[in-house]
Amino acid sequence: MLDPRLIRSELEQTAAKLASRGFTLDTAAVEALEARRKDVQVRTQDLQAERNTRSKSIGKAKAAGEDIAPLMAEVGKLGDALKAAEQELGEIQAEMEAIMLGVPNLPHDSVPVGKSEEDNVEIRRWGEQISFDFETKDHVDVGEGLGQLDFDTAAKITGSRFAVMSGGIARMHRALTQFMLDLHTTEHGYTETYVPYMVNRDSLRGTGQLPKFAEDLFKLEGEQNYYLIPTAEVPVTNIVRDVIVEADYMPRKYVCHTPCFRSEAGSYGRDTRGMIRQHQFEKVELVQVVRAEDSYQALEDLTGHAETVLQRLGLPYRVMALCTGDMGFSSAKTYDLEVWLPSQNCYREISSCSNFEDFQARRLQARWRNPESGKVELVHTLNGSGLAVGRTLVAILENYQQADGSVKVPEALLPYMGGLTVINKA
RNA sequence: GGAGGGGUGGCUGAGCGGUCGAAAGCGGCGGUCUUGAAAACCGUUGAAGGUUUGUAGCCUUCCCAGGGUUCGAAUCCCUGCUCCUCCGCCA
Repeated sequence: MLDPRLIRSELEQTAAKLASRGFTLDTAAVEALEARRKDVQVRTQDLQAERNTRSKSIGKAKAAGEDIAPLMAEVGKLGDALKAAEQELGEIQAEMEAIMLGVPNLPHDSVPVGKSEEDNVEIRRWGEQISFDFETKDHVDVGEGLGQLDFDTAAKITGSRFAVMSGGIARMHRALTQFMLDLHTTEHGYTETYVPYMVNRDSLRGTGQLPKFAEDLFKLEGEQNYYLIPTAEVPVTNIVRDVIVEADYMPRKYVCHTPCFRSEAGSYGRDTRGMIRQHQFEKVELVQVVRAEDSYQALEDLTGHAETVLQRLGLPYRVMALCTGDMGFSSAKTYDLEVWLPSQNCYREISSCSNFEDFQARRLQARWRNPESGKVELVHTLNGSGLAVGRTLVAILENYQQADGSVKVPEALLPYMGGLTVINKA
């Protein structure tokens, strides 16, 4: 959520910035609503003040043993007007909040302006694009060839966009999460965290998935209205919801491995083959809670932490700065990490690292006590995948495939593979 | 699933329906004292919002959340959430 003061005092500039990311703010409607709000709020508060003073005088008169009947008659008339004003104010505020909850974050000044994916800017590359002197298979053919990756069985068990893994591939999948968790906890200073995989609406509203993106989520039946998490970002970032932390809490760095569940509604034709886009996948997520002045350095650091995973695994990648038109709803700045997939002869997203500034913090009421100012201030939140495990597995199957159909185990994973150095057909 | 008891400011913990935004203690901050520190003493110390040129004043709201009763609710009623204790069940 944006600072409401921007809407009040810098409406046009704010609308212009939002337009750069393809969002149209109805400034006339906002302005009109804001004018009404001002009027009705002042009126309501005046009435409340009057009621309070009169009620107090009744209390005093009663204590003094005076006749309170005339005072009662006077205040009685206030009731209806006050009730009506309060209701109107409540409606206006709800309307304003509904609008504000649907407004995306403002892009940071350093974000390239653009309309779509095409306008994203490559920041750097790492590693050599691999080419094979044999026919390159994609991860589906590699995995199925090994008899350890099975989409048909998954489709029978559940439906499309699921996978069954077994043997060495399943082991490598597990090894990847262990490797990533160990790397981030021991070398990058993150605290390992375990969280619920189902969350309530407040949490989803806090990080920005609700109310706007309900169709991307799996909702559970039952009275509780729980949702399956689409990313660990939701439960982990919500650790600081409704909390005022002390200064020494920050910087706070959490790493968390969870499954993620996404309905992928609206992506019907896309990536239907293989495990690039699944309803269920594992992810190791990095989350940081920092002071405002530190958040852009933190974004660089966090992105670097995710890159380290790819480097250790020897997977070629590039870093993209997303343009204004391609960024997620809550983000002020995002770097995507894209890994090289030889079968597609292109780079595919494997991590997304974002600085949300105070956008999530305002929704979350996540704040800290600044000893210098003595004031309570909003924290800044960031997160990034470090990495998406399923896609990392895909990248390894493709980049480490060998002529005989086997897959070499990357050196960094050897300690986690129980002696397995090559994945062969079972 | 059954029975019972709680949810109050950073923390602990009081609070006959009427100056209660809330006693007291702890903690924090400032000061006195001290060579310095501790102790002691004094003072201070919640958040959100509105009005406003204003970090000045004034006003509103907030004692888990949402309804209700009342001129007036932290205090009474209802619903929900949540925590604790005991019993049952269970990985």
